[in-house]
Amino acid sequence: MIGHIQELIENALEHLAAKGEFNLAEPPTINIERTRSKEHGDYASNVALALAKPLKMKPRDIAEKIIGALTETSHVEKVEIAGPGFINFYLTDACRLQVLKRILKLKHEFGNKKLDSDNQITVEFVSANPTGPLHVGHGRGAAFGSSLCNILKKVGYEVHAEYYVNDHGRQMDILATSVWLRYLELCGESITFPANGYKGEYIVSIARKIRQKFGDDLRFSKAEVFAQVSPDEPAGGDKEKHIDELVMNAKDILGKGYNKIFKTAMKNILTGIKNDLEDFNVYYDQWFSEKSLHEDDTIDRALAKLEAGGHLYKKEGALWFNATHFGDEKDRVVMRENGIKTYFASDVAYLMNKFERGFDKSVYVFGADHHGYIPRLKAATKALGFDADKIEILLVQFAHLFKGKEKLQMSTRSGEFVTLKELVSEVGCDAARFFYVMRSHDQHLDFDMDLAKSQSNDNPVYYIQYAHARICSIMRKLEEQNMTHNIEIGHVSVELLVEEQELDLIKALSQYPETVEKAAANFSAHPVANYLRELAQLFHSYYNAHQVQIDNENLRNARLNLCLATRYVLADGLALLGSSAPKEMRSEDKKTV
RNA sequence: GCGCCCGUAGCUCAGUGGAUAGAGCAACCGCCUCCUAAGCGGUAGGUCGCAGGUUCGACUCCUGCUGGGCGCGCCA
Repeated sequence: MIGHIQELIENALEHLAAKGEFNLAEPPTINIERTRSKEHGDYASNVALALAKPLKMKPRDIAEKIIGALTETSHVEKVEIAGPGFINFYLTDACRLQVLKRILKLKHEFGNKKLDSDNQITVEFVSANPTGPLHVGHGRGAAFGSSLCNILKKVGYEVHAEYYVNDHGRQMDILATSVWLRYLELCGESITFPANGYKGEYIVSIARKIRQKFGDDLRFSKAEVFAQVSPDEPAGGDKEKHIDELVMNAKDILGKGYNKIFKTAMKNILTGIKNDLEDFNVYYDQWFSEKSLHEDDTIDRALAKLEAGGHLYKKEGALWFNATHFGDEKDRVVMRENGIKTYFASDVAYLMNKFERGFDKSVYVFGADHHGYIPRLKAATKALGFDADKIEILLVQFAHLFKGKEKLQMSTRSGEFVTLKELVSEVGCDAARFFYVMRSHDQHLDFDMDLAKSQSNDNPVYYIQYAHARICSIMRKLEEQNMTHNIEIGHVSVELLVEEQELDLIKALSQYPETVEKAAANFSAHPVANYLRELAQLFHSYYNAHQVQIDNENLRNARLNLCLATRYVLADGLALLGSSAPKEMRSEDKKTV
């Protein structure tokens, strides 16, 4: 529709230019928007205001001339000049109503777009280290990333969702060693657990599994394990040094056994993560192993490419990338003095790998605490000779978890956190998913678990789901009233929908595609959440104001068509956000209030 | 100290240059003989942190100030 109006204005301007009324050096960009209020029609253009200066004319005079030059069209009822010089377009009823037919035909495909080119996109999100279960902090990245993938798919992208698994490096060694120490405790060794080890209960549970499988095969005495290890922090030492030496001992003593523990620990945790995400309605196309970048030659090739471009140099025994040359605040080490490649080197390799796979766009969803990585990733992209505009880094701000007024804290290392699993089992997947994305991802979020759980009108997700369930209920109960729904009769009777609430609802339905498009264009999800809320509200108002199950067959079918169209859009929108659209909502403990 | 993000109603937040700044919650007043009251209608609530600037027009863009969050490792 916007395109249609744009054409009208363009033609009018050309016409006026040809007649010599307007003297324009270049055609102006024509901006057409939905009006915010009904009194301003359906669409409005500010073109007359924008032309006021170059034409040296009054905006309202320009608007008048443009309107005079517009060609007739069946879609537009009337055109008005308003305010300082806006041109407001009022659509004909027929034009407004035709969206219902469209929705009933397309169903959940209403709003789908096709992209012919530049449609390959990868979205990487969560990518938490497999050193423990996901907690509620990861939940927001998961909910947002997954919803974003759904939205991007809807507007025509071929989306490739990836989880980058950090299965390589020091943290994983600390994990394996932590598990081993717990295992030794289970074997009866009395050891002092390191300050820097992973302390969660899940570590003990993995240790238990290892003991079941391997018995005492991996047992060594406390004296051997702690041989020549410098003191831990509580004993006045350095906790980092302490744990690193423990890791070294573990590898020496255990030999091949170390790898068994390492693999069992990682597999357990990764499986847990996968399960938690699936229970959260989050799915990936690929679990990308960091280790694989080491095992094939990707890292070496990436570094070689940087080297060839003259972007690497040696300093104090380490190998550096001159990131400052590309706008970063300091240069970054890619290989340490001890010959070990840094995590950043893997990042560069992974980045290159994404470009090599030919994605038109690579989206990274990071926690806000990683914002310092943006300049260095962009720098690496440029240094590798790729287009930095092809990577899009989105920051997801922290979610503060509340139970009513009480703020809950979390920390992985101490093992004291609310896991995603716990959250989902407590408030349910639907509410959790919705709460995480109902605010802009770059905004801090207060997540109130009590509110998410509450079966009340405070809870927006139930509010939306209830609208869907109400429609299903209307359909279900038609039979009891000896009534039927005939879509064709509804189509031909559509002009009977004249009530204010009906027209408002229809207008909102027609805005669904542009809402999704806007969300996709901005790489955001919350506009969809807001939209669904508004749509549900319009439906509830309508439901209260007018009866659908009525004897008048034509009007009834027209209204049923409207209800059904609303149901499709509600269900599709909820699906984009990873929430379900129940056919029924019942509450036992809500009966008497 | 440097960098990034944020400051909108009592609270939580929408509003990526346009018309009278909007929701929800909380508060107050109403509505079930009627398709689910997890609902609806109404009232009240604002110097858009402060000060300049750009513009026909600024909550929106720029600069400074102020308050809050986060980050600044040869850690991952």
